[in-house]
Amino acid sequence: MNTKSKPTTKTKALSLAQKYLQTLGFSGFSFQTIADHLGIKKASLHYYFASKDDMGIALIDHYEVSHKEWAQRVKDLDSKTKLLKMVKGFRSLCHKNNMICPVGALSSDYNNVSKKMKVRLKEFHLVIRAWLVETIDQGKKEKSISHKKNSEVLADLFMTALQGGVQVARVRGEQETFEKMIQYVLETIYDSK
Amino acid sequence: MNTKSKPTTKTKALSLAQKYLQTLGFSGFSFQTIADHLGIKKASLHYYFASKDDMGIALIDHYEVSHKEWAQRVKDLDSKTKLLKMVKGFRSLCHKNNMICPVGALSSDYNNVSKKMKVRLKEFHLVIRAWLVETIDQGKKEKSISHKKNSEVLADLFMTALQGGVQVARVRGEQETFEKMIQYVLETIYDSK
DNA sequence: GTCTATAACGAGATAGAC
DNA sequence: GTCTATCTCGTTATAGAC
Repeated sequence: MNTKSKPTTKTKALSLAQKYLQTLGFSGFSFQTIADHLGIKKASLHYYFASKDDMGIALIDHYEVSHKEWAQRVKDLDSKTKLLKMVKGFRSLCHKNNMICPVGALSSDYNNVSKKMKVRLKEFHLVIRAWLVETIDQGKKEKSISHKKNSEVLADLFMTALQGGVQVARVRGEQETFEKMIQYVLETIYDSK
Repeated sequence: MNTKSKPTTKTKALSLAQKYLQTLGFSGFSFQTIADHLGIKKASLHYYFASKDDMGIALIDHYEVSHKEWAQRVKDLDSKTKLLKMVKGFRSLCHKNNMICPVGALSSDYNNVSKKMKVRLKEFHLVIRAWLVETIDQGKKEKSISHKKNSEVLADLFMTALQGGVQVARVRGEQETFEKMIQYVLETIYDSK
C-alpha cells in the first residue's frame, strides 16, 4: 500500500474514516457518515470493508504506512529537527482542525473493538514509540540529549503530551497552552544551555 | 450533593455510569448497560435522568463534587504530598482497573455531546487545572518548586501526562511505563537536588 | 419508584439486481 | 462497483399501568 497512489473510492473512504475517527471517535461515526460524504450508499462500502472492524484495521494499517513513508523521508535529518517536524505534522494534521490523535480516539473505544483491532492498535503504537526511542538515541549520539536521560521515558512523555495535549486543547477550545506545553517538553528532552 | 450520602438508586446509577464511561466511553455504554447491572429496567432510569445527556451532566457534576471534597480533605498538606496523593488516587481509581480518565473519555466523544455538556466538561477541566496551578504555586512558596517554572505549563504537563498516560497504558497492556513517566514528570516539577 | 409496552430511529450487515 | 431492499438488533425516549 502506498499513500501517494491516486484516490480510489477505497482510499477516499479511508481518508474520510480517518477524519471522522479523529473528530467523532470510532463509535461516533458510521458507514452512513462516510457514504454520505462520499456520495454513495452505505451498502456499497461493504464491498471494500467486510465489517466496520475491518475498516478499523485498514485505518490503522493506513496510519502505519503513512508514518513509515514519512520516517523514510526525514531519515537523514538530525534528532531535534525530526521531533520538531513531528510536532509540526501533528499540529497541521490534527490540532489545527480540532481533531485528536488516532491512538487517543481509539483508546476511549478500546473495550468496544475486536481483539484483532486491539492488537493492531498496540502494534501501531509501538511502531511510533520505537521511532521516538530511536530518534532520542540519535540525539544522544549527536550530543543534543544527555545520556543520563532515559530514552523510553522521554519517548512516552513526548507521546502522551501530544496525545493528551490535543484532547485538552479541544475541550478548552484554545491552542496556546498546547504549544507552550509541547515547547516545554522539547526543552526537557534537549539540553538547552 | 455529597458523595458520602448513603447509596440510592440514583447514586448507584451514577457510580455505574462513571465506571462505564471510563471503561467504554460515553457512546460505548447505554441506559441498558446501567439498568442491567442495577437490576432494574432501563425505562426506570428516565425517572432520574431525563436524557442520556442529562446523565452526562450529572456525571460531570459528581466528578466535580468528589474533587472538591477531596481537595478540602488534603488542603493542609504540602504541595508535593498533594500531587503525590492525586497520582495515588488516579492510580487506584482508574489506572489499576484499566479505566481511563473521564476528561479523556469524554474528549473522544466531544463532538457527539450537547453544547451544554461541552461547557460543563470545560468547566470541570478548568476546576482541576486551577487546583493544580494553585498547588504548584504553593510549592513555589514552600521553595520545593523554582519560581522560574511556569505554573500553568507545569499543570498542563501534569494533567496531560496523567490523562494520556492511562490511555497509553491501557493500549499497551502494561503499567510500568506509566509509573516511570509520572515519576519523571514529578521530578521535572519539583527541584530534586 | 418501577414496571410493560411501544414508538422512532440508526446501526451493522446481507442478498441479489444492474 | 454501486444500487435497492430488507433484516436484525440496540439505541434513546415516551405513555401510562401498578
